[in-house]
Amino acid sequence: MLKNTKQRGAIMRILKQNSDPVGAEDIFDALKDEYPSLALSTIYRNLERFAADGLIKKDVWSDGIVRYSIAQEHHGHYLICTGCSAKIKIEDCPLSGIERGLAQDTGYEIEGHTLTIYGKCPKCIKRSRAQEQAKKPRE
Amino acid sequence: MLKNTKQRGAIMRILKQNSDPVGAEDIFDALKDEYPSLALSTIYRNLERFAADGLIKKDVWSDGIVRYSIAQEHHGHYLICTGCSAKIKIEDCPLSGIERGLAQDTGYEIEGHTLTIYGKCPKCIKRSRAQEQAKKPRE
DNA sequence: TTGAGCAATGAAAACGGTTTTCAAGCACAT
DNA sequence: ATGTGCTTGAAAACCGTTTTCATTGCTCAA
Repeated sequence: MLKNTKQRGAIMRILKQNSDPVGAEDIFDALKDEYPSLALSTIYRNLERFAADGLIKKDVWSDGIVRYSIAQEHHGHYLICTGCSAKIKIEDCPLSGIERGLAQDTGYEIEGHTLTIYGKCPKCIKRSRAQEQAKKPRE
Repeated sequence: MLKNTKQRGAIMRILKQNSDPVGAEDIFDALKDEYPSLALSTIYRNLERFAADGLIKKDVWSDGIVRYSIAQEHHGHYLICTGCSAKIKIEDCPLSGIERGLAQDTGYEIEGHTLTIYGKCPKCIKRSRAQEQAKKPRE
């Protein structure tokens, strides 16, 4: 089950090209020159299917947009600046050990997790400091 | 700034009553008897405002719904069953240590994080096993 | 190789949570 | 008390995502 169509191949190709998670719209943009008639709904359908089959991993980011990435890829977490959205990939995932214990305690079969850390990058820290100074006299 | 209206008080009250994160709709349901004319847009507006002011914390869950919880509350993470959505609160957050190191390495000012672990609860494990057995002969 | 069956696709409409608009209402400083 | 402008309620707009439905085109059996 899962017919081999050129749309599916193309969607998978984009996913493989990007090590970062991509959203449906990203894939649409990446493919609209090559496949002008490709429908957004086809992308959504296939992404969901891929994820259900365990081929890719599904994440909802705090902007509300669903993004996907190749599953077997050593999964990555991100430190995202709440000011300018700059992203830094967190290399070591500290959760593997925790998940094992959790499985024992709860009887759950752990399938995965999402972890994103938010903060302000140095540039945005500086900018928000400056803005606060400017505002102070009025507050 | 931030006028003291009864709507704002009521929304805050609901947030305080719930230790778990709540969505706008949850709050709407909780208040619609007491304030029949309360508009959903008012709730959305105030939640966003509270979060911007740091009074509450904003989370996007993997179902795409935005939920909020009182900020100073010892924050909680969840183990959610991908089958039936049963939730178990994870009591110890293993990330405080990691965040400190991350701040040093990146220069970021860490503001918070989201962590949710997904898996299958014992009941759903059993059910999905049964379904697979039933399907096998045909595959 | 051909045709039947059915999964996959494209286009458009529907959906649902969230945001915006706008006129009316109300809190707060004066 | 009064005016200013922040807040609200109601409705419409938004936008990412899902669904619908007719059509296309894989796949497999003959």
